[in-house]
Amino acid sequence: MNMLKRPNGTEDILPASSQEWQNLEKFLRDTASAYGFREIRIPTFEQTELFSRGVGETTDVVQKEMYTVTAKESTFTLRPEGTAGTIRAMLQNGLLNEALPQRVYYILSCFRHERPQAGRLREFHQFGVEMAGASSADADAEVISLAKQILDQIGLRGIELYINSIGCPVCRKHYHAALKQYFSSYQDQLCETCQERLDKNPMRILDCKSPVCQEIAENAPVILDYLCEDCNSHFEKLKANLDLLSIEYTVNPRIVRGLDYYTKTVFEFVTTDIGAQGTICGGGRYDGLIAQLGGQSTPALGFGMGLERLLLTLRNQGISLNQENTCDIYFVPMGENAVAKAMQLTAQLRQDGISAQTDVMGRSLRAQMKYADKIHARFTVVIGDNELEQNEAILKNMKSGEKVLLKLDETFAQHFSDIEIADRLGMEE
RNA sequence: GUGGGUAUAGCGUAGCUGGUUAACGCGUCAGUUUGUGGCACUGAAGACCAUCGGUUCGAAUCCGAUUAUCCACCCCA
Repeated sequence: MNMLKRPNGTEDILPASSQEWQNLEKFLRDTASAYGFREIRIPTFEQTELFSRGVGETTDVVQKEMYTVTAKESTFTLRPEGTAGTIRAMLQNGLLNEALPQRVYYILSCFRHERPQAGRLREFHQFGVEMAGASSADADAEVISLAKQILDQIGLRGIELYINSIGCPVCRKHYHAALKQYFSSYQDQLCETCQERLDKNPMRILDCKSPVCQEIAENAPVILDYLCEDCNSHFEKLKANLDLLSIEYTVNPRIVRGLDYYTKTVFEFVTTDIGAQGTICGGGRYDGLIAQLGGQSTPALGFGMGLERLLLTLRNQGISLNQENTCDIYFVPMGENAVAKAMQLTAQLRQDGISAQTDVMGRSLRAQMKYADKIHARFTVVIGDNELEQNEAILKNMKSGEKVLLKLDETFAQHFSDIEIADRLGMEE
């Protein structure tokens, strides 16, 4: 019989690394809270139309990467990103009628049917934030600042911030016309896909990796020269704000995000340490999306951060979020009576919130000590006939080898607790 | 969707141009005498060599297909 396997492009997170995930998630929650963002949890699947309308009918994500499932005549789509569902939830529950700006964050998994490769999975995890109601570039700076702080404080190095403005629908229209005109004169030389792009979305040509297209794009008109008064001053203000916050950035007019809802500010945090998929965090402003989804016209912005890519970069830079998973105390019983006693003590300590374990394999003393060492138990207590008779036993500190005699009665948990706390404090200094 | 690489114990690998019981490291388990872990030593378990088919007296090794996986393109986190 064939062994069942997980689907292509998915991952199992095993005990050895789940600690890392928990630490990362805790850090993200704490940092987001410091910025006033509160968690929102939304369904894993939504009506398909939410994404075709929100993310954009012409995007690759919608056209060829969505997992759309049918059950009992209803059709749904597994979320390919977090923004559309989050905005939908905010609208449906009237969050935008409350004090603005609304700040929310989420940690969730997204699904896209692509060919998996380094830093790209079919189910991947995202931390994201959305801020709704603020139109000024001060909000942009705040959101970028949050992403920056996360990446910095977690210890990542060499992450570049690229920013751009892709304007509002008005100035983008002028820009598209200019681009089309420019590229039309090179139409024959462009690669096949770019020839198609020429009509639908000429901005994508700027992003093409084909050397020929790149060369042609070299001298193409730049969006920044076509921004309207409002968009231009918004971008200038953003740059000033970033300077104010000492956040380094590079203006990259080539950044063209693949989701249709973006307006004005777009940005990416990029690493070169994990192969071709270097964008750890991407986001921007989407002033039109809320109206697009049926709400009152409300400015908003946010970002998504790829957690697998974040963890991958950390690993490649030799940074570990893993704390050694320890067992506070391990009982080593010898003989039937001792096993019973150990069982009681273990249960008692656990109820006091102390992580305790004892032998369940019927192993020898020596083997038990080895096991205690392997699971990084902080303390061990051997219980044999002598101990049962005296009703006291020796607590051994596995790191220092120190030994303390303790009563095996109701006071045990309290005494142990004191010693254990002292030990922890001692280790941190 | 397109192109390329790889598939040998839980993990990481060796196995040259096909030839008797498929090797090594890590990990796991037991032990190195009588009640104390880390080091070292001894031993054990664990692989129908991804699957199916072909060539051959003989295939982990050569060929084909399938599947899985990795890398890159497209696009994105």
